Amino acid sequence: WSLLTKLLANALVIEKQPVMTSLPQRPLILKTGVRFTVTVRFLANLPAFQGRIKVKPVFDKDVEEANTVTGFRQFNLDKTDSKVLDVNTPDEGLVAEFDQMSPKVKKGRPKGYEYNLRVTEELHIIKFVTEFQYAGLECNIEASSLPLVVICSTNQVPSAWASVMWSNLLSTCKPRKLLFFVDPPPLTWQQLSQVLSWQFLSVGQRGLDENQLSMLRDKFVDDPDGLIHWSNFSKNESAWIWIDGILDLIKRHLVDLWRDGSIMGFVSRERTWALLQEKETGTFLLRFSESNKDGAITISWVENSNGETHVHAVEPYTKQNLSAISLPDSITYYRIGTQGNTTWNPLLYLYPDIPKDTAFGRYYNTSETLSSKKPTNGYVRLTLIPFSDAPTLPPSPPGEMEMMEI
Amino acid sequence: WSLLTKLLANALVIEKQPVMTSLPQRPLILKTGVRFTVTVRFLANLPAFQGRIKVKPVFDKDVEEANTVTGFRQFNLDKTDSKVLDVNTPDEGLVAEFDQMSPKVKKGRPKGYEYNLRVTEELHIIKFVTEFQYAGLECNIEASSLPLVVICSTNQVPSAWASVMWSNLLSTCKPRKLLFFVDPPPLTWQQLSQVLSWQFLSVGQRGLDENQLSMLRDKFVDDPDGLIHWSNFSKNESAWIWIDGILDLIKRHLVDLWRDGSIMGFVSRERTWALLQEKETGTFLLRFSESNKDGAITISWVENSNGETHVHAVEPYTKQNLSAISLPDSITYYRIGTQGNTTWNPLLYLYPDIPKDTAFGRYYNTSETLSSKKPTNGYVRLTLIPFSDAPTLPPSPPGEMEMMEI
DNA sequence: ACAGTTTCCCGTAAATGC
DNA sequence: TGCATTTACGGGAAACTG
Repeated sequence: WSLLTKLLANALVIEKQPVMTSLPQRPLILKTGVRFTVTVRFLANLPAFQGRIKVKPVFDKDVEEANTVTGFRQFNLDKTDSKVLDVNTPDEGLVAEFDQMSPKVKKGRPKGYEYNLRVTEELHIIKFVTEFQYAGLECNIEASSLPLVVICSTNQVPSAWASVMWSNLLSTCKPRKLLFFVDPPPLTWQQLSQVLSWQFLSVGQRGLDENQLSMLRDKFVDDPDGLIHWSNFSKNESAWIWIDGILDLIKRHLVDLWRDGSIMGFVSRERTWALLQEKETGTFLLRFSESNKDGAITISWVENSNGETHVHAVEPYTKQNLSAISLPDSITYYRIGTQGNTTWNPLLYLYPDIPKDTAFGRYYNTSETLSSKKPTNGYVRLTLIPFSDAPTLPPSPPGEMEMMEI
Repeated sequence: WSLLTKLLANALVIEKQPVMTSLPQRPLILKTGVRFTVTVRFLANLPAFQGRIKVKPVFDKDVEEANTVTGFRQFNLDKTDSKVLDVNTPDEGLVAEFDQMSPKVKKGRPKGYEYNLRVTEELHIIKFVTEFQYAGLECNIEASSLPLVVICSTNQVPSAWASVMWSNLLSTCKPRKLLFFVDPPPLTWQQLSQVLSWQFLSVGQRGLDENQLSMLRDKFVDDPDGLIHWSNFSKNESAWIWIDGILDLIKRHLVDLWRDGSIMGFVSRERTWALLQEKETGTFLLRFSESNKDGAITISWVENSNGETHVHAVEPYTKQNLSAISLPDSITYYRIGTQGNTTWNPLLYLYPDIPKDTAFGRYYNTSETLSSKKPTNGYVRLTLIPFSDAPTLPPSPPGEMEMMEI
């Protein structure tokens, strides 16, 4: 019997960690007033347990230590205390899905030792508590969620996700300390690059290659030992915030191109220059702007004329720009020219030598705004053409350029 | 003394009708969960009253008749019942501003005689109630707001505003009936055109002229007597909804041009054709799309070539389009051309004969997206050029056209 | 099935707190 | 004063509900 109780002690597990249904890519971030879902499973699926086990979620149970001592915010689970579910689902096994809970701040933040943590560095947990009798035995079974972060505005998502990633990578030790961020250990580049690549995989269905990672390494590692410190990673204008803007840009506008591998993305200006310089006129590549912190992408191309080699780049496209015109459309319609004269499209080959239509053809004219293919019943159809004044003189022999007059 | 009581009975007035601060152009529309403001003034500003008068707002007081009988929704004033203000403000007079109230539905809509009114046809009122003694007299003074409409989503604003306009125009009779929309009287075109013009005046700082109104008359009046009936005005795809989309378009993107009178706007296709036909090649005018119910504007221009006259119109610009490129920029950058050949801008004179730069010059290059004038530090600046394939052959003698090659 | 109505929640802006 | 955090609420879409 005592063996049984021991077994049962670990019988309750969390099958799906707390996650906002509206933010499935980023579990363990909860927003006040926004519902989230947790699924709990009881492993010992004996008929005798059917309908006899009640599970109750509790926010930060037994951690008054962390809350009151450090002055963490405290929360209730709104719309939940009443809703204690029976653990039995028709499909298979003893499962309960809690899906109407939302965190709600208890007003009056307790004062205590302040560690100067930001709210996105406060780790919280949700425990699921069970009490039932079996064969005369009192069983108190608990399961605890992974440490999670509670925010109150979506502008906190990037920092919150940084915390979740960091703490999940490093707190493999059993008693996960909710004060983890009082003194968070550093990460090796090996660990961080892994996680970053996963982010791109999950958002854009393609991870980061060696070249991209090596460029990123320089952005993240500032320590001779090759370690990344939380204080740098999480600070206001950190490389992570920059990366997160790019992830968002990809998610909204560039999934196709990123998945196809058409976006080199992480290349320094210098390396861009070096790569393009030895290529044919009209070779271009796509790289993320390093200065724009909201995520932006630019097209760099090479041009050889009169024995000189120039590498140019267009003003980076932001999310706003890309909702007006898609990147493939931009590439196919792009024109440069001199005032009142011949214009041409300087973009011919995606680096190293892929004809642009091969790489982007299938995505042309799918913009949502103007230049879509919908019927216009009597109206003259409009296309938005990105245009620049030619940064240099037109190539002497037009060559394969499609010349055209505007 | 009884004279005094009579005087005092009307001493409480509503100085500013209920209005959401976020929607000042549309008073008397309240949204559940959104705060609104009401200002109340006590006219008899005697020193003896200072600080002794308490005013309390009550939703739908004494109108159980309307609520329970017809099954109107019932509301409380959230965050207010506790907050009964004293009527005394330093500035001048006895004034109280209630600004933290928000309507909140009482759940369980009472069943009763259903008149099949929509929620935006339910009229409600807020009463401000005072009880105080003066010189031994019990004074019960009340002031009542104009009838208002409560919505729960911004997608109900257009219909709600239709109700507010209609009921304020017609219920000049004293006991304003909250069941007004059970059998709302019709409006004369005279009355409606007045109100419509006011809408444009308040949103775009310019009313409607005779020509515009005469075009609108045909859209609204479908009755031989020249009356407009509520059932037509308020139905789902009514002319009002169309107009409201245009008001929104003006508010967001076209205030300048509308104020300047550069937008003819309400002209039928036929009349556009007639007007332009006898004008010089390159004359254009701006008119609102009659088919797009979200508000859209198109440019129509005339072209005489080879003895034939053509009037063309570009695909209408929607709100989305106009956030990518402003209308003035569109006009100055617009190009039409034949595949791989010369292009030109067919827009020269705003009807009747104003050179386009005179009308729009001061608004060029103020788009928020691309083609702005901000510095680009090293990047090649981008401009979005709206382009169309030429609907007809290029004009034989280029004339004053600015020719240019793309 | 469906239309009117409400809820949900992101994203931005503004307000608040410290 | 500036930064961190929270609130506000439009807008679009999903969910609800008769």
